[in-house]
Amino acid sequence: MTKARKAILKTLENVEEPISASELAKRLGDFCDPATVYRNLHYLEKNNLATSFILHCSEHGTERYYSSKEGNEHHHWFHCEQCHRFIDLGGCFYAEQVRQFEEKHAFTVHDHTFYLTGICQRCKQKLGL
Amino acid sequence: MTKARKAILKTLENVEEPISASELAKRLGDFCDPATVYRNLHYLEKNNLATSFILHCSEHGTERYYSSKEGNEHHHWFHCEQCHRFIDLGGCFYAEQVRQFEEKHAFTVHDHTFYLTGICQRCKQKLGL
DNA sequence: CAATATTTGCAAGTCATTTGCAAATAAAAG
DNA sequence: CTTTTATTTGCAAATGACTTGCAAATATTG
Ligand SMILES: [Mn+2]
Ligand SMILES: [Mn+2]
Ligand SMILES: [Zn+2]
Ligand SMILES: [Zn+2]
Repeated sequence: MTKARKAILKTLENVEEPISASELAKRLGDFCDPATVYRNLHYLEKNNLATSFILHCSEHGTERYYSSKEGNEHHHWFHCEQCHRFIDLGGCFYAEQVRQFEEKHAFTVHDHTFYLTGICQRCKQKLGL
Repeated sequence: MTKARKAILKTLENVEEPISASELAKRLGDFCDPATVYRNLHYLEKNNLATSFILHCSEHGTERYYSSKEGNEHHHWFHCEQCHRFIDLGGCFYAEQVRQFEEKHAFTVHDHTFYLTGICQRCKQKLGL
């Protein structure tokens, strides 16, 4: 494992929320090239050390967000459109529902995406909502 | 309502699956400029005549997919990574769950995204799976 | 029909992400 | 440890969906 790859994985592990590839590249700064960040994120995801999903937010546009993958769990998230933080909704709660859809429609599901967007409690208060 | 806008809306209404902006532009061909398609899709969505979601597929990349909006309903979809068709999973079944998350975390949800990706029945057969 | 507001085409930009390639580094072999 | 081979990296250029400025064209208003 190269030093760039180790640094990227460690950064993912130290962050408690999904982080976008571009933000990750920014944090690594001169440590390695953005292209290296992108390539290694692909590597980590293919090797089950990270997961990702794409999310669009009006301020940051459409980006892919990554989390390190501990075990086989993945979580679902709420994204605040104001402060751009994520709130963990907990481990995946869709396994059974997905299975039912597979049965009903006879397709095979490889992946599912679920997330919420809105305004978090803190931002509501700040804005007096 | 301009003729470009009418044509775009009619195309959306005649299509039974979500359609990407670029595919829509391709279908309209010389009828209007791609920029006009993008601008009108924004217009239609802002005026509650269409809805959209972004989805990544390895073959077509990350794109926004649009559907015409009849009433206030929105549907969730399965996307086949092989034939790139969508299968309707039915009207939204998350209203209650979203409400519970709002209560639990005290945030306000503006939108939610849910979709499945995988291989449809027909493609499984074709591939002998 | 004239005056005003909105929309369009076109060309140029934006921005996350990808890619070709030669140099640098890591892993395997001896 | 040194050589050989395989993988990874930086850099610069490309990609592709989407956006935007602007002047001409079309729609709406009165
Ligand atoms: Mn954001
Ligand atoms: Mn597709
Ligand atoms: Zn917030
Ligand atoms: Zn299929």
